[in-house]
Amino acid sequence: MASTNPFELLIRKLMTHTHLDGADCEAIRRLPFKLRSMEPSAYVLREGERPEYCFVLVSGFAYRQKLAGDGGRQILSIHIPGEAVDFQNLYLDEADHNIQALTRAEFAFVPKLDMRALVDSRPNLNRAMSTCTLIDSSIFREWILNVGRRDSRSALAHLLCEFAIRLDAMGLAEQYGYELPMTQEQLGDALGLTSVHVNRTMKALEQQGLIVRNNRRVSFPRWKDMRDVADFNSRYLHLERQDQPPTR
Amino acid sequence: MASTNPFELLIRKLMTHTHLDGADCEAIRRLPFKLRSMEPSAYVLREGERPEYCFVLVSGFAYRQKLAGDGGRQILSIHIPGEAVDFQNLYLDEADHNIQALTRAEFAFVPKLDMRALVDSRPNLNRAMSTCTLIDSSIFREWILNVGRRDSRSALAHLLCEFAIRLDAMGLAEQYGYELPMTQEQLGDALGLTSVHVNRTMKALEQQGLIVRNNRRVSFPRWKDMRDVADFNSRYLHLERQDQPPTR
DNA sequence: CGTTTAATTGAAAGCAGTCAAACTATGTGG
DNA sequence: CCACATAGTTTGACTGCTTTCAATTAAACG
Repeated sequence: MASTNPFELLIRKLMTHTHLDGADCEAIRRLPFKLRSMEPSAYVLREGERPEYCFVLVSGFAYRQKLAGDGGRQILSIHIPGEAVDFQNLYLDEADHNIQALTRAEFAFVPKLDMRALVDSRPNLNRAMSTCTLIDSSIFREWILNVGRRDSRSALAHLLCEFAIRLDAMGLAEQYGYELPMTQEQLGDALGLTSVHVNRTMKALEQQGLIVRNNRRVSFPRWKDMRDVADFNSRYLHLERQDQPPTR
Repeated sequence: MASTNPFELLIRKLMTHTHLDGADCEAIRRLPFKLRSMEPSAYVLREGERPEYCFVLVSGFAYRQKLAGDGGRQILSIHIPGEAVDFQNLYLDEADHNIQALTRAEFAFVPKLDMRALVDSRPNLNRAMSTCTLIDSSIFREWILNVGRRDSRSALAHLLCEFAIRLDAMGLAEQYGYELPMTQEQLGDALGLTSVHVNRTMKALEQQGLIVRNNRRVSFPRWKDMRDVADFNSRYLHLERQDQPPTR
């Protein structure tokens, strides 16, 4: 049964930007893998290690992270189910950042060599996965802008918007808002802020009616205004089909 | 004569991390291209455009940049000769950021389709260029850490160190220090700071004997201390050979 | 329930921003 | 070679966003 294969969401993700035929999909489904469940904050990969596997996030959430010399932590990206957290290391020997589970999460560990063999044998999948890493790069760039040039209110709003849109694009969005899987400290580490300031900024957004919260759940009663405050434009997510073969 | 080919530096760069054979190099040299010289601050590519070309920086310097809604500018990366500023767009239709010349600069414009044909026909080059974009991603991640979690002194020092190391890795370093091709305002836009604060921070580094300046020229009389202040570790540049075939 | 973790709040301090002006380097034209 | 214009650098005074420190409240967990 298809839905029991851990790569279904990955396939769905790839197909949002690149056309895959049945053989492509089957090749992905036949990838060897080990399923592993990780506890919140467990390390999937540490900086300096030489990963033998690519990690596909099957369920739950994860994040990339780097530490500054003074102990400060910077979260670099948040990952949702169906994302391959580690195409980044496919051709690099040494991990340059840490990957941690955000919530309890399941990963499919695919041996790097098998993943390479897959993309070497199937140009179309090569292209699909390259596109994935290019979109990841684009998200990193927007993250730099968010951390570098937006004030705390805009930056936090932007992160919340991005998460909403990405969940939605993968068909994982709930009807109204979502359960934010991060603590305020983690939000701070993602935005280059302190948890105290995240708390205050969150409350400001709430008081301005831009978000509604109960516990970790957030929803957006005035989505349009929220987008404006967040300075959010989804172009950088490259959600449209990237390969329009006959439209030229 | 080899040195007249605009791709020699690109080849050198690729060979720092991936082995290329003579046929690979020849294939690159035979890429069709148009050479274009750009004035400082001229746009090579604008956000929202659909680039038809990949851009290889032949001489001079360039940078990527995005604008926030309030007009704030964030510089995302600095590029030195031999870098392909636009593998990023090889499989993406719409540019998600701007590319500008930093100094007067020469670019080789290579039609996207020819570049794709090249990587499709030569797995080794595909791998080399993929590795390039993965390293770019790694540099973006370090940039996020720099902007998000380092104070102005560390962050500025880090940028100066990175530039020194990258120039050196490409064999473009001069004996003592280098001519910094950026204004203080551009440095500010790269670090998420104002030009005024960059000025003060620069002076602080100078007064602490960590850098020596005359006009735009900077050198590092106490390189070790400079690295420490910058919290600089070159791992993220992945300068070592990434493909060690028989060393396993 | 008691314990631990996360969220909230207040007061004070600090790093970086803003505004404005002066200074320097570079380039242009007479 | 000098007057002038322009772009970039430097400096000072003041403001403000964010941090720090510390304490309290609420939620999650076994």
